[in-house]
Amino acid sequence: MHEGYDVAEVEARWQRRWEEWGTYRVDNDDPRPPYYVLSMYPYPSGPAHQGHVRNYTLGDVLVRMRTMQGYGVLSPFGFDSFGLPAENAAIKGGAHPRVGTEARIAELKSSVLRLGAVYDWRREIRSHDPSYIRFNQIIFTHMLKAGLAYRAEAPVNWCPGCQTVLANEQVLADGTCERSGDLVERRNLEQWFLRITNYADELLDALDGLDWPERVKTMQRNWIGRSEGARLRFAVRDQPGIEIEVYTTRPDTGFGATYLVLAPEHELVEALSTPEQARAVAALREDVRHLTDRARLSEEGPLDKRGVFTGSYAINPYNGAEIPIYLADYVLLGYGTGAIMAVPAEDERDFAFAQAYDLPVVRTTEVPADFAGGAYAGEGAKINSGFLDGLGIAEAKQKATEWLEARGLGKASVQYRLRDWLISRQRYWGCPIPVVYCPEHDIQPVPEEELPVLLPDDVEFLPTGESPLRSHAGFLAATCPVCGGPATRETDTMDTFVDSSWYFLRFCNPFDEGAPVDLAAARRFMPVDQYIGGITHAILHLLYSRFYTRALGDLGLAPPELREPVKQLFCQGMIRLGGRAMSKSKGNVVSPDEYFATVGADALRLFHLFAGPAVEDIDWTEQTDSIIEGCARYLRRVWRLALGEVEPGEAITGAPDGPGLRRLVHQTIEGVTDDLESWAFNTAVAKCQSLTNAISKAAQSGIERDALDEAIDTLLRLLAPFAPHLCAEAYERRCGRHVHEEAWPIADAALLVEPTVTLVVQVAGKVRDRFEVRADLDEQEALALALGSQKVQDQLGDKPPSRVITRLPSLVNLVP
RNA sequence: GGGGACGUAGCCCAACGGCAGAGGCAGGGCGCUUAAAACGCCUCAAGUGAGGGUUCGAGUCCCUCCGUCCCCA
Repeated sequence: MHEGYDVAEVEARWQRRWEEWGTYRVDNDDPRPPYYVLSMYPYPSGPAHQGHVRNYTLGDVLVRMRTMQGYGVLSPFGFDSFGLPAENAAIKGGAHPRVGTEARIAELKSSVLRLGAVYDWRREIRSHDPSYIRFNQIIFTHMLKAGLAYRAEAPVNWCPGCQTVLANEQVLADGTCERSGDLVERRNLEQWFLRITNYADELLDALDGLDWPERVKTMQRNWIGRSEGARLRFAVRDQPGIEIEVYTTRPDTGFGATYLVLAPEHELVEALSTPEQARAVAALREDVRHLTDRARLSEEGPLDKRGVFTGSYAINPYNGAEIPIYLADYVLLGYGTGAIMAVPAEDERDFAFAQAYDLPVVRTTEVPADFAGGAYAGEGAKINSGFLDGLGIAEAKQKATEWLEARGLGKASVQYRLRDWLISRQRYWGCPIPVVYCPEHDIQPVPEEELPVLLPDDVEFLPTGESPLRSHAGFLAATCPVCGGPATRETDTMDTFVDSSWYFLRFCNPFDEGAPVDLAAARRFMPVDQYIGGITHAILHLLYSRFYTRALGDLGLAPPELREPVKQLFCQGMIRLGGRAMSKSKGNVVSPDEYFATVGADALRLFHLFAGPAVEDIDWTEQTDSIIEGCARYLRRVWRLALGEVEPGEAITGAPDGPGLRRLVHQTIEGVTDDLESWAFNTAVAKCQSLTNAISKAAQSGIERDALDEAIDTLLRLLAPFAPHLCAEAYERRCGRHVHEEAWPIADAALLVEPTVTLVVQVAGKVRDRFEVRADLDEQEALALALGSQKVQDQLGDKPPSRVITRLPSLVNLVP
């Protein structure tokens, strides 16, 4: 770089200063108005990759701009430091998860510091800190006492070879275990759940008011999956003691229900299976034990292998018809009632099943004349439906539900796709679930004063798949808090999404050892004004965070009026290399470290901002390096312009460009400020480059000292959030002050106005001529100019235009 | 299968429904230099994936198709 600018030295010096001066620390009694900027805290997987760089650069630009605008910005950082990869590494012979994780944290933190992204490091949180574990566990015990946490049987993926539960990602597409190759089974085991479904309606309804990307809100709506319908009961022929309850979103189609389908695990299956069908039923039930929900819902594969007749018949309550009862893998026990009434005429899957098993199809909705397909789910008048005939679908749903309710056969029912949150993990490296099992007193939470329950360090990691906690005598041995007798400690740990569901609340006052969340601090900073992260967390992390914020509020652990944790959400595009997302697990990571060493952090930051709109993906290609080199080149130009070409104090005579340059300066202030508010960092950088080019030209052709100084100083302030080190250094040398403590420039409206503009004259929408005119010309003048143009006359001939459209002062369109 | 995003110079990207170019990369030329790098100046280039529609006027709005990618299944 320029002889006067030593990237490594300057960047290191300013990073040290910001930390020493506490420039970006904010105290909870800071007099400035609060503003909370948060980038999603990372799982520490080693040195940063370009995805991190992009995320933290975007956040840092905002932190620095809001600070210059006068806010006391809360900008905390932490690490989502529990999780599978560290434990897997230990099993493969690597370091203990704690040791490995802390090493990875040190690496990632050093990249983040080297980037020049600024945080209040006093507030740093790590999920595996004993203090954080303690509050995680205190929150859990509150939830347990309030009934928000509970234990229940749930189907899990069980590997008979490993003798352990597997996560969905550990089950391969063919249903085998990724480690042992054994066929994975569905097994019911006791697991811990959080009652997120209590909040389903609120979580759904509140989405409407959120300033979040529409697609994220849509994903959450679909995930919650609220549907309105009815539950109704079917009697079984010859078995007066049994009724089958089904859930349907289409109670209006009951006259077309020609068979029932139960989940193979349904509790009534044994009672319903006739001796002749018993063998086939048992075979299907065995098959289903090895299938994931995903495989079961898949529409691939021959349907005739996926269902079986039970031998029993139900009575359709709508018309008294006897209809056969089937089992099929695609009906899940966990959704609705685990049983459906099949209406093949109005449901694709039911239709396909009916075809495969030769079951009758009865239409209850009139199909359009040109309809040629099988199932028809569209609008139409009801037919073959007794008291519903002639009605539209909405009315028929309503009337059918009333009819069922009046006869005591069923009732209106709202159903959700959302299930309660299964938080049990049979793993070591997570937050222990703080309960003990007493032979006399069942499940008891560990008393708050005994928390935290910490992970023992003296464990061995063996490739058995079993959590080492299960064989650690010291950990297992506990005391019942009720009777004081011996008890056994829970060995399940919490899903790491628990950790990330409230860390943003903890950041408000992480020093408070009295409670997980300091209510006053949370009231001061929450909700997060701007949350920044990848779209990958659009559903789970953000939904769980919304749930936790509400649950903590209702438990009195967070401000009860605070319902939504995040005011504004921004999801940046990902960095792709070779057509795939750049990530450590995919092994296609480009490290920022080499760029820090060559072009410096400022140039790399500038690249990430300039490469394209922040929401769009960036492709990392062979040309990326030369674009980054271009960013470095631009910064060198700024440096020379600020300190090199024009000697400070030298008076320049003759000032032809002064007013024009001032106008551009203020237009740039306005443009860059607007662009930053709307996440258009790429165009904000381009506008700075434009201004830089103009300053260069003006300096060469001669300009007044004051105008030049204003231009350069303003440029440095506008550029400061993007290239914080270079701007700080240049500004200090020019003005003797810290640019990041200067006020964000404000455009002077009086200086923005252009005295003249180009008036475009169109004939029939095509540009035919243009004139340089005063900005305040009136319609008559514009029209006179347009009609006087020879080029226009060539087009129009003698006839006057039939229509004239003017958009003064820039456009006149004449329609012949 | 459903939902969504995006297709503009060789490349990355700009363009309140109103002059297709703000900015950059690559390329070419010139200057500086003993030379190269660095630097400076100049220059080159698309009619907006295809086809319809709405409009005085469409890159922009609507529909269909093609291609790329993401999410859900």
